[in-house]
Amino acid sequence: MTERKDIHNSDVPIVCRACEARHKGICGALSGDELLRLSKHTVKRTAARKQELIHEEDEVHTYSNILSGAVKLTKLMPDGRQQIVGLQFAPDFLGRPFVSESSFGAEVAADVKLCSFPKDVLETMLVENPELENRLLRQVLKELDEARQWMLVLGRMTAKEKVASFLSLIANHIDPEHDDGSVTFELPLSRAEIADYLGLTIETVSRQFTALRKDGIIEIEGNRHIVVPDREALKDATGST
Amino acid sequence: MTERKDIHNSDVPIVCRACEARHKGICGALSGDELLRLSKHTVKRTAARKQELIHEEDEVHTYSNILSGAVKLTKLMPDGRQQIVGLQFAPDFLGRPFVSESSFGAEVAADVKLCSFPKDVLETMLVENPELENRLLRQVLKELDEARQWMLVLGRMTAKEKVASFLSLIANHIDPEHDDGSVTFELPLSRAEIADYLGLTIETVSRQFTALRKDGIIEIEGNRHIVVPDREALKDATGST
DNA sequence: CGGATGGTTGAGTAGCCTCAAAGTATGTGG
DNA sequence: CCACATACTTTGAGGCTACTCAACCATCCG
Repeated sequence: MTERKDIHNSDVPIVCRACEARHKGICGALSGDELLRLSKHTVKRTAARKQELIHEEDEVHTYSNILSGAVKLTKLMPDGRQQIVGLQFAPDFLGRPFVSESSFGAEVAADVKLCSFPKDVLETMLVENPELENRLLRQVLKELDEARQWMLVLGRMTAKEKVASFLSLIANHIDPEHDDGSVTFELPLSRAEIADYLGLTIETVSRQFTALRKDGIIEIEGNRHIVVPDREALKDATGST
Repeated sequence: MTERKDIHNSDVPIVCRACEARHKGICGALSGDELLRLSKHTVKRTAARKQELIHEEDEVHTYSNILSGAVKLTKLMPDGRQQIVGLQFAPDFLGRPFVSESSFGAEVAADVKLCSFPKDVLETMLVENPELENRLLRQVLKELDEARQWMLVLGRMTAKEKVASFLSLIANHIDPEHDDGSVTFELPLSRAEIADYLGLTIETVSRQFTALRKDGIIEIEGNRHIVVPDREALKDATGST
């Protein structure tokens, strides 16, 4: 077995060099040879905001690594009600192993770069390379933790706490290091999307944004640009730990 | 590598014979030798309703297989608000690999039999046996699907649809084969627990039970005993697909 | 028989939703 | 580069769903 830590750049396919998925994503489990094998079937592409990547209940035959941007996972009810059930960023893995029919839709939230490859190629490598499977398991466990945390948000929080939780989530993603002090970021979602993520309406989300602004917990510049002067204060506003 | 399908009962430790986890649970990935090794560290035990198995944020050093009964996974807010974030039955695996501090509590919902073993023993076997890791991955993916489905329930459904979804969930668990016709079952949760699962109050849950009864969608006998004459009608009441 | 536990029902209220309108970015073609 | 159309956001008024508080009922158990 190849020592993954000792891969020289010369062993790594050109397309894979400087790819975040090789460091923090699932490709970190692959040797130079394996990367080369996978890269032969790989397609890099970009997709713009609002583009649909996966239609709910459709058959999917490719997986992707997200190289940049953000993707939202959605569920739709017959009458049009929608719920966002996940938000993914680089270097997350996009796809549902072992099942071809997707149980959710996927839509670009903030312009993405994707690295896509056929389902069967990855699944073959999954059998051959246990460390790849381990990486995948860890990512899925992380997603499960996040999903459960969000169940608490959806089930038990007030509108204001929900919005604060969402802002806290984004702040954590932008700067996972410190959880106090100030942060500034651009929201990757529109008000309508935030509403679908939080199980609220657009109007309620908007009202809670203004409420948090009036409380001095956030500053808003031009809809999408948010300043959080004190992350502790924001965290307090979530009511959670 | 041992052919798992060809294990004779004589190779299987006595404690593992007739264990559901060996067929549908993660132990199905283990050879006779591996089962023997694991069973040396194994403790079987029972736990009664309301007993706390894991306290949120405590360190956990064991995993368990659920052999019978039901366990609820809970999250608590500082002010006492509670959300059930998962419901597990035999032969599910209980525990969060790779992390020792639990991000949720676990409490017995319906009297359980558990087969517990130390975290490190299983994690060693996980490295040695890729098929074990694969089983675990599949279970975690299943839980993730369920969690996301529940996010739709929590975020976008009315109280009545939520209760119908819960009853549908239990009906599916009792009889996964047919999804039409009639089913009868005992509820594994009290009204208070159902409320915590659905993000509602006890009173609202109770009212929706009576509403569904008056609609002829369910019959209720003595609080916990439920008859569903037509599962299609129940499914319709969930508003979902 | 009295208390404890769990469930139902009722009355009133609060929080979020609906509907409506006006305000503000964003983008396009002339 | 401006004028205009479009998409997105905010704000307001009123209504409905689910919550709160309270009383009552059923069952179980010492």
